[in-house]
Amino acid sequence: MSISKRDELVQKALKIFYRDGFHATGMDTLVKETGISKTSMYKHFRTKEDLILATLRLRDELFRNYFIRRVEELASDPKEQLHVMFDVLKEWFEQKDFRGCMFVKASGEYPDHDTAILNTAAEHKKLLLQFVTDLARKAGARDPELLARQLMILKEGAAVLAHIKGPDGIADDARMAGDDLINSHCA
Amino acid sequence: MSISKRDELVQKALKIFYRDGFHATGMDTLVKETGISKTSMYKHFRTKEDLILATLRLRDELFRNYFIRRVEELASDPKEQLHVMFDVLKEWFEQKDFRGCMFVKASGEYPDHDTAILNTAAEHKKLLLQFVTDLARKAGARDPELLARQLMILKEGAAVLAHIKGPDGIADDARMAGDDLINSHCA
DNA sequence: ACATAAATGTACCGATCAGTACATGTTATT
DNA sequence: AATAACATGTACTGATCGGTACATTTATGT
Repeated sequence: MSISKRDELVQKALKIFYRDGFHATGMDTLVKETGISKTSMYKHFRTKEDLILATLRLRDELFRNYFIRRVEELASDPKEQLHVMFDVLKEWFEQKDFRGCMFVKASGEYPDHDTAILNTAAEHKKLLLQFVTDLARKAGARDPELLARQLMILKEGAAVLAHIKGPDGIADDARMAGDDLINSHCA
Repeated sequence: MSISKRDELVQKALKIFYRDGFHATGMDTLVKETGISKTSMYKHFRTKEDLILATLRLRDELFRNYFIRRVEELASDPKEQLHVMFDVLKEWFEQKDFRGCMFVKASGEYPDHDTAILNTAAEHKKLLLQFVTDLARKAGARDPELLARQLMILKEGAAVLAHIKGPDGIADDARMAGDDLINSHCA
């Protein structure tokens, strides 16, 4: 089946792009490491950028599924779910192949405004924000939109620093800051 | 003088790397855009990576000088200086060529642990953290190290999101979160 | 004026870049 | 067994990659 071949390519390319970066990964490298011929790649994707966009869409799906599922596994009360977000982040940071947020990497390599890749990154951030805003609203926050945006700022900062300085303690620092914010919004 | 030529190269390369990225900028592009011959470049820097490291060292110096100077211009009381950090960030985000933190971009393109570029990024974050920790201590925070780390998490997250989603409102959200943290640490 | 050093232009190196052409295999359906 | 669609390997394109060779020009110090 052609669809599963396509998915296999996107899955494998995702790992390689995440590990090595986008510009640093050539199409010939993808051929070597995926075992999928270049001809097949260009049958499914017109350009390298199209392939990158497909990997970002898959990443968005995988990451949000993982994040939301783990939050819901660790707590059922909405306010408690806001708190355990940072425990889920800690799990993520401690994965041995953690290299920061893939969308932050993509936006660093393709920084021009109003381009497909940066817009995809913005869309990912927007979808995550919506999930957190819903939790904040259910938790009875005075300003759920503001609280959610603030918690997302903590999440992004923690992810960046966990990659640059190593994961030790960062998620705990962010968790404590998040606790303060959540409690002062849900008095 | 050779030293000023070298500095001129580093200054111009810094702008181009920041605008377009590291892998995306070839040495021939630097020749074209700086007007400095490739021969001269390779007399001052053995490799492209050496040039990148020099631009990062310059960026560290320029950014910390700017950040610290502006904080001290906007407030003299240490606790107040912690607050106005976020106003300085807002200024930075609203610069028209703002594209996020250069060290975050560098760590995204060169993500391997224990390499010179990632270590330089970590050093930059460490130096900024020291400045904020000193302020937190002078402000009488109960746990100045923790408060400083938390404020730095807010700073990184705000910078990332200001680039991906645009600067509107982000610095204000981070400022309000910072206000909460500072006040609860300096009761 | 002369010597030394710095900076230059140009042409080149082998390797890799994204992307294509084309002929050959493989697989499934009929 | 025949056909059609998919997948393959290989070889190629022109452009660009990081880096070098070398001869020439420019500027400085005495």
